[in-house]
Amino acid sequence: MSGGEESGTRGLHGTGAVAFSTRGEYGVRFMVALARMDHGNPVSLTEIAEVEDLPRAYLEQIVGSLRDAGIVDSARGAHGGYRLARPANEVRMGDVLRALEGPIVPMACLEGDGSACSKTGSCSVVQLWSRVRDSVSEALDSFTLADLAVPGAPITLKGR
Amino acid sequence: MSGGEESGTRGLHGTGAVAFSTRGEYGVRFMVALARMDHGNPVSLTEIAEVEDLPRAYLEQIVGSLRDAGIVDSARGAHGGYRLARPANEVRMGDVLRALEGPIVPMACLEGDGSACSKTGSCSVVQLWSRVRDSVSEALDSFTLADLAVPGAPITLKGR
DNA sequence: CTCAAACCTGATGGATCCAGTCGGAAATCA
DNA sequence: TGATTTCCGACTGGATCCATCAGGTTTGAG
Repeated sequence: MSGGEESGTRGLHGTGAVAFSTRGEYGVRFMVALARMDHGNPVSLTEIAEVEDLPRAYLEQIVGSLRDAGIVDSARGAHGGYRLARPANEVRMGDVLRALEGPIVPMACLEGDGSACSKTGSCSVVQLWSRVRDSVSEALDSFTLADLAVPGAPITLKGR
Repeated sequence: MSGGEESGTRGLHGTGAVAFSTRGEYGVRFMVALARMDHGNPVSLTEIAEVEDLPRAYLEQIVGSLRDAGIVDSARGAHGGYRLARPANEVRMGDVLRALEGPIVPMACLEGDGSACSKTGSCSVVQLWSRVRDSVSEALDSFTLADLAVPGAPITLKGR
């Protein structure tokens, strides 16, 4: 760890590997806020952007991905807004993050059908990346939106 | 623009979240190659760069991180090169990748001691990111370099 | 019908960081 | 001494991504 002085540079998200972008962060915060505020009527984007202190125009574009994935429903017009397409306890966080960030692919050789790497079969390293990918998916899918939307309750993790 | 692919340009890694950079890829390939070629004498960087078809100058800078982390030993001068600092079955891939890519931090609020996020305690989402981080670390540490250096043997995964 | 609120789309700029190169200094062996 | 190889710092070009803005479309309320 000799180079590890970190230099304290700002720029969020600068440090660390295996990182999600702000798309993932903002999108998740939107979903949690929506789950808390959704009492049947659509909740406007402007309202959520204010509560969570997020840039409205940018959030608009992020939420589009969630809508296309069928995770939220939108209602246009006056008094329109967004609603959960399913109950919060049926929304897996893995689905949310895959919609926001695209497929979980720790290394290029796993992209698509795996045809990117010519050494398939003779390459033992691909086992490592596959396992990482599956672990991340499992971790994300072990949470539902309901787990995160309830503020006080500590989460009961299954397994370990 | 940017059309020219020649001289083996690498511009991959475009797609997917939670991705490692080429630092991680090249570094791991270096380690696997070194484990196979290490018979007691130091192996020169140039030799490995040729076998794995990696840019030598860039690899040089990557291997510096492995050296600083105490994962490989270097010998300077003529007939110098690199050796494993420990037997391959005692080298966890998590150590290798942390040395190459820095800490595994899926979201900015987990950086350092966690002081980056002011809502610590009241934020339930941090549980999700923590779990992802731990899952990745576990997956990486469940492999040793020896698992990857043996070419033919398929890896016996514990669990699942 | 008219108006306003909200959603939707596309284009655009700026900052950051990655990937790769280059040249030279220090160290070791023959 | 001279050849070989690691080591170190600086530099650059390009890609990616965050974020914003403007304009258009749809819908519901009065």
